[in-house]
Amino acid sequence: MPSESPPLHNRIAMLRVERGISRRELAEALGVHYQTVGYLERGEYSPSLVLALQIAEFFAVPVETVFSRRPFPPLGG
Amino acid sequence: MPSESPPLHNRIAMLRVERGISRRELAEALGVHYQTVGYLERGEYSPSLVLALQIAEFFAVPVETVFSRRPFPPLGG
DNA sequence: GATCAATGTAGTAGACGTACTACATTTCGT
DNA sequence: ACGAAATGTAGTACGTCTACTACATTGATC
Repeated sequence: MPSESPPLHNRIAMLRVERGISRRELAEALGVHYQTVGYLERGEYSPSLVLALQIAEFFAVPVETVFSRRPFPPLGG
Repeated sequence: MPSESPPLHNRIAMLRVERGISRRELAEALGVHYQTVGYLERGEYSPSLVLALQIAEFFAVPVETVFSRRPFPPLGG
């Protein structure tokens, strides 16, 4: 199992569901394996910077909107 | 030698020199080996996302200001 | 309740990122 | 010209990222 180094938080699942697409569809759009998206969403490991840039670009948001070293505040603040 | 996958461009050297600090100093501030900074500046490989976030945070700029999959336009445009 | 899509789990394998050591080269102050 | 600091090059080692295959689980639909 992929271990836990510095924990990284992300909003991939949120953004993806917001767009109404499946993991497989996102994976295809990104050109990665669909399991890779699963691993990322579950936070089992951090993506490479290149993949992170692709993801942010796909969702048309800054990298910091998708990934953060600090936990994201809940939407219902 | 680290190979060349999808080429990634960065402005680490620029930002660092702008701050007037050495690679060793930057490396210490980031908590990485000073050779790692050298590799990154020369574009020999891309940093992990976590390191990229640290670097952007250190320079107080968005990740996209430091790293890009497209070449940065020359300052003297 | 059988089926299908979406997601989770498990395991192998290869490429990449980082640490680290050592030495060469360049640059700069004096 | 000398020494010191900064940078570049070379090589090893190890952990993480990603691909991929296969199977289990869940949820919806018929």
